[in-house]
Amino acid sequence: MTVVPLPSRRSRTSPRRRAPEIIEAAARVFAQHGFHGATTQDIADVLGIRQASLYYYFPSKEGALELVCLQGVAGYFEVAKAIASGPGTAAEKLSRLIKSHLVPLTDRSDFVRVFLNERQHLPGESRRRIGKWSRGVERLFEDVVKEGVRRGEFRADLDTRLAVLAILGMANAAANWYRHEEVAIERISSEFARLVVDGVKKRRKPRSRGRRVPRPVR
Amino acid sequence: MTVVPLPSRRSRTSPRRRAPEIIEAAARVFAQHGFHGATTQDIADVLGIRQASLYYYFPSKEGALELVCLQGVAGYFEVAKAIASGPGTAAEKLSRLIKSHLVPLTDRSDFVRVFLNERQHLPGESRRRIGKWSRGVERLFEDVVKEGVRRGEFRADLDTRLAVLAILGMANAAANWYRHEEVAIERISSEFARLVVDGVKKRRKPRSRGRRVPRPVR
DNA sequence: GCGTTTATCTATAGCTCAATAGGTAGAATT
DNA sequence: AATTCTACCTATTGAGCTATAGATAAACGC
Repeated sequence: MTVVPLPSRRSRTSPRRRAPEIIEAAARVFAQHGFHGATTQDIADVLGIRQASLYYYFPSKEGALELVCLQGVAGYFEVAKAIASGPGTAAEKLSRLIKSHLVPLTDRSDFVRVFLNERQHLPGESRRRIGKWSRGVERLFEDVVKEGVRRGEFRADLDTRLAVLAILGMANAAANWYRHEEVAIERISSEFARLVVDGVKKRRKPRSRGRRVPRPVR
Repeated sequence: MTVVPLPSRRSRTSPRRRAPEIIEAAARVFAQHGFHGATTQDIADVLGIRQASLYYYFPSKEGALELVCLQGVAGYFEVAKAIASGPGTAAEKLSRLIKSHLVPLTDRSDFVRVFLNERQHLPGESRRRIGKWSRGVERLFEDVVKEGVRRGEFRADLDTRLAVLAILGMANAAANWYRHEEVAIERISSEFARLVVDGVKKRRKPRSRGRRVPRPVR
């Protein structure tokens, strides 16, 4: 006696048009207070609606967290993969990877921050799924770094695993300070890329034996 | 009629001998679940005592957080300051700073993690106090980096502020993965220091024009 | 105009959690 | 031996929070 309802035409026209706005509010609040420190009331306050009304848009607070986390990294993997398997030297590709890692901060920093800081509080299943994703990203970075070593472009004694963890740590940390610092993502990317590739040390001029360019005074 | 009790001899012999153990349990639980995700019951469970008994050792959950955070960084500033104003090249000092930044992970990683991840949830006053401390540490790093640039040891075009944020981001991130990765702190320190100073790129041999040492096969 | 869908609302159940009050056994001190 | 202190305990209060149930007004489609 199970009645299977035919999909009516109207059921396909998307309801919940405000959903993106609701999730964005959730992202803002989760980013600011952390998942457990935030209340659904906080989210409702941002939107100017009642707390209970949120449940029209998401099934549970944890469900909201999952939606925010997914949007935080949507599309990123494909871009990174294309870079890793694309053309260029290892140094160029690594620079591009770092840059692509930071661009989402421009338009969805709250989502990214929630992903980075709160994904650990996702319920079992989705946490594991997202952990797998993260390891995939680490892998892409490591492949490029290893390629650099193999080609003789990077130092042979480099610990590729530690190098990748260092790079990701540095890049991910940016999510937590870049709002306060007044620097464009563009700038951060290029400085970080340069830092990773060249370090802070001044390089000896490779060939010229002439006099040094005098350091500017002050 | 206010009776001022004279300090008896006994009141000077420290009570609450188990306090360090209690705070350590709090650190463990806060590190694992985050401040708001952790309950005082969780802490009591670790210790095998009743939830209410904890309040013999700390005045409130937030008070416990403050104690944990303070222990996470106790003594660090003095060490870092000594390094910054001590002898050596900027590169050497920077390496030492990075190392000293990581050593607390060996014996109090939970405290450090709580400091890094949960200090934002401290109540107003102590949060500001600790924020000041953090800026002090950033300052020490930045002074050393600037010194390196001034001396011509580091690249002149280095953005010292971004470099410091990068270094601290990389080092602090280690707190969150070093338990799972099987690497000694010693190793991480030296790799990170090398990475910051030299980058990943292979340096041209400065002077020798002879044949290259052949790369090892495989 | 009339049924249906969308997007809210009110009210509240049910639970968890921090924190307080007051008690007590045993150790330490005098 | 009497007193005080330490390190817990039991019991409970009260607040805050997620989530559900059910109602409703406005918009929408025919």
